[in-house]
Amino acid sequence: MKLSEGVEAAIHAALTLAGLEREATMPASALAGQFGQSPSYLLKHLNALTVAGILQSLPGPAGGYRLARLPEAISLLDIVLAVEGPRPAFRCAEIRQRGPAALPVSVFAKPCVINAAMLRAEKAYRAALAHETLDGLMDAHTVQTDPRAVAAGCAFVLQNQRAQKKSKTV
Amino acid sequence: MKLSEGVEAAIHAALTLAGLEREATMPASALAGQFGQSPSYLLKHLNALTVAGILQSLPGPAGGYRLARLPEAISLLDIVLAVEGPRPAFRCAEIRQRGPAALPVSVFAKPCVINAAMLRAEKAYRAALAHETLDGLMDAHTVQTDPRAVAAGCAFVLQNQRAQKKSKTV
DNA sequence: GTAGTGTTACTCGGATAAATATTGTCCGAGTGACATCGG
DNA sequence: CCGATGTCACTCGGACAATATTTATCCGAGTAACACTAC
Repeated sequence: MKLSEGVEAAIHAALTLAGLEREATMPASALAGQFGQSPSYLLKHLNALTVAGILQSLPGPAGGYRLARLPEAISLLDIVLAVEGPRPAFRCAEIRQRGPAALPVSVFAKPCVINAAMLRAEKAYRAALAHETLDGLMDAHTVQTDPRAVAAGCAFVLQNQRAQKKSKTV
Repeated sequence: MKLSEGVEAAIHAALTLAGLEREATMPASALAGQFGQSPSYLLKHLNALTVAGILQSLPGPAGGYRLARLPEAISLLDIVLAVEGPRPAFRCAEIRQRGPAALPVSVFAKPCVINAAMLRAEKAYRAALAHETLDGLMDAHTVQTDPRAVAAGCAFVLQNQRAQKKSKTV
């Protein structure tokens, strides 16, 4: 029961990208520097977000990453699933039918009650994550976080975002 | 975001122990055999449950494990926390203050909004797990599971449980 | 027949390796911007 | 002065090690039951 360290980096990156202007991009190297992380490693997670359709990546100079959707349409669940994979945390290995008793398979047609209970809990977890959007986090950030940190974040964004000269609608 | 394989074994073991008579015990070897698992490895998790106060272990012949509390007083949350550890799945590494910007520490006195959101979701997860008790799972098991599997489980319990001759209240 | 005693076999417990997943790093392919050259 | 073109530097992407965690195993300490012996 441990989430990847990369989940935190991915969420921070997405939240930062949510702050820059529409059509603008930010290279992964800037994000990695901001968080004191290895650029090559952050790319791994950003790529996962791109594959999942959460981010867009633009190659070449003045390229980088940007959100593929509006911040209110991106939830923490989307990010977590993209980085950690879609499979549930509890994976029923069906150990109940592993014993030497060797009962016929038809006996285990109905789902394992333990698995069902664990999946119920995980469903609640995912519902809570789906309720947390990037937009909401941005609002909470501006309200709850120390103004100095907010100002520093804005300055960083203004300094590192790269506006796209030609408006491309890929 | 992956739970230990041992969590499943621990829950199955606890659910099996919930089925035997009061004061009776069952050795770990029997449980391991039932689930087709290594006895030595299952002991690791059973020991964790014992340390957490969920199970009781009795040494010597006719010894084994039994529940330390009534089944209705044991939730899946208790078991998961005992096996996986009490720490939350999302551990904020405070990467927001790792950048080269070097802002004073006082700026980050207020909690990270991302961490807060993740902990909210995890709180929902734990609440759902706390709602699932061994007693409830036993009821669901007898109702939903194939009668043949239930009968086999009962037979296994009757065959492998060891009644304590002297009622000891440790 | 009963109590005491020694042995025994069974239990759990912790310390120790193997396997797997995660974390971290490197180098290569691709692309758009820039400078240069020609008209 | 304007357009086309070639070069270049910067970007992301995937393949390759190092580390941490999880999984699996072995051997030892402890204990209660059992059998035996003495009373």
